[in-house]
Amino acid sequence: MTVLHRDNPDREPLVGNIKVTREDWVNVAMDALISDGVEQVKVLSLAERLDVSRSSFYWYFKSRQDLLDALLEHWEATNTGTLVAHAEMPAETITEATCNVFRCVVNPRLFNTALDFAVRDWARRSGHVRRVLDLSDERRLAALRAMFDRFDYPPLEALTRARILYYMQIGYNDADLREPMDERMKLLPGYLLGFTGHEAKPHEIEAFRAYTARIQTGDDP
Amino acid sequence: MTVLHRDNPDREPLVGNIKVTREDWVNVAMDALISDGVEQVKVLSLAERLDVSRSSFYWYFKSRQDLLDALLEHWEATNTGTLVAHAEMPAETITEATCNVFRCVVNPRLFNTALDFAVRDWARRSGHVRRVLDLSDERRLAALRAMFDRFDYPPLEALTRARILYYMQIGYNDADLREPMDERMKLLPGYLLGFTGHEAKPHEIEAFRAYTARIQTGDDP
DNA sequence: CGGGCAATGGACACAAATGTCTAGAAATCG
DNA sequence: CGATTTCTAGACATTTGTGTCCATTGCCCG
Repeated sequence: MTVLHRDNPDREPLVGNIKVTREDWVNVAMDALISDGVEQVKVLSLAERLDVSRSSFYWYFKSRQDLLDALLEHWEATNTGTLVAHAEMPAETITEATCNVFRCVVNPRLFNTALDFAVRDWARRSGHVRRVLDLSDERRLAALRAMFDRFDYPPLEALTRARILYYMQIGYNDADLREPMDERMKLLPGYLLGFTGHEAKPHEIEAFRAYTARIQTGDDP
Repeated sequence: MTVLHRDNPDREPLVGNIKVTREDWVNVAMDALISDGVEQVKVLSLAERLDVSRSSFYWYFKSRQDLLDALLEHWEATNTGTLVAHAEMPAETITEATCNVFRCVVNPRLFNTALDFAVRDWARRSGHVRRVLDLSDERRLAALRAMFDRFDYPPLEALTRARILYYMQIGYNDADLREPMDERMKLLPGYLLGFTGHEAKPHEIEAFRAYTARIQTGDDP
């Protein structure tokens, strides 16, 4: 759950008659989008959650659509960039490179998988969102394909492996299985073999395990 | 688009004051579920599509929820069984077995991928649907895992390959890319290598190509 | 041929959602 | 202090959806 500005002691107190900020509306809307889908991003229920009158929403936003546009922009500015950056990270082997991509999957601060799914769902209901999403998918797939290219996979194989890797991650999110991290770590060598066709080196597995441990204790950069 | 009973010359004409049947309601609801999601399965709009008064809906169904239950049952009775059956089909090689599974993906009469996605989406909004879906996922995954087991993959590898294959298909549907069939056929050898770790035999590729051709001309069993 | 049955249509009640308009509250500034 | 700015609340209009009640329609069968 998002902490509202007024409830956050680290931020300057709200002056005047102000109870919430534009950012609060966006944050709460994001929560709703992620957990319930676009259809449930309703001015009424957001206002209830913020404990504020519904009409005050229209001070900050022209309309509900205006808010939805803000949500899509936020997503666009976040997820795609991170994934592409991780696909482009230097690596000694293809299995190490794939581990870099996996970082996005296991670290909610890098890549918000739930948000990504919500946008994907949203795209099925809106032509505009669909077009924005298609562009993002293209960019992401191109980056993954280039990753396999760098490790000298034949062009066709680089393409298909990129797609298997990418779409499997999407399907995985979609299935929404809340798998404990140690279970997932047990499967890691199998996944790496499946995705790349090569066995991962033990130190690569160990590095990834250490990374997930850092995330769970909360001290990642 | 679904053909209504009254518009279908192959079916016995509707007698009396009847304009539509219960089945018509379900079919039109299924269309709406698939193309627009559960939230858009509305008595009002279905009635408009059927060109029938809204209140006559309540002759056939207790409530909107009653209709939704019928939709879920229909899905359950269709998709999971087909996929499991195809995973269990006898095959000489793992690549041939995987091709059998692919038949579900390319043949809408075997397995309705769009419906499957819609249900998956629905599950995020309903605890009951979520539980039904989880059971189906388990059954499907177990069948795929057993498939890899039959071709002597080590247990861990069988599990991870089953999951990669299954979740990649889900992600693929989800991405909703309307890829022409010949493009997909070009990628087939790459996918098979990626999923199984083995090159497919030419006659397997050819058999699958022939199968997709049969589907597109409409004369599959 | 007229009643009964199966299905339909229309009127009504009502709930939930968006958006508008206007008055009011609370700090700030001249 | 009073005017202004900035937000907020409440009343109202409108739309869209669900569900109920009851009259009506049009075959079918005794």
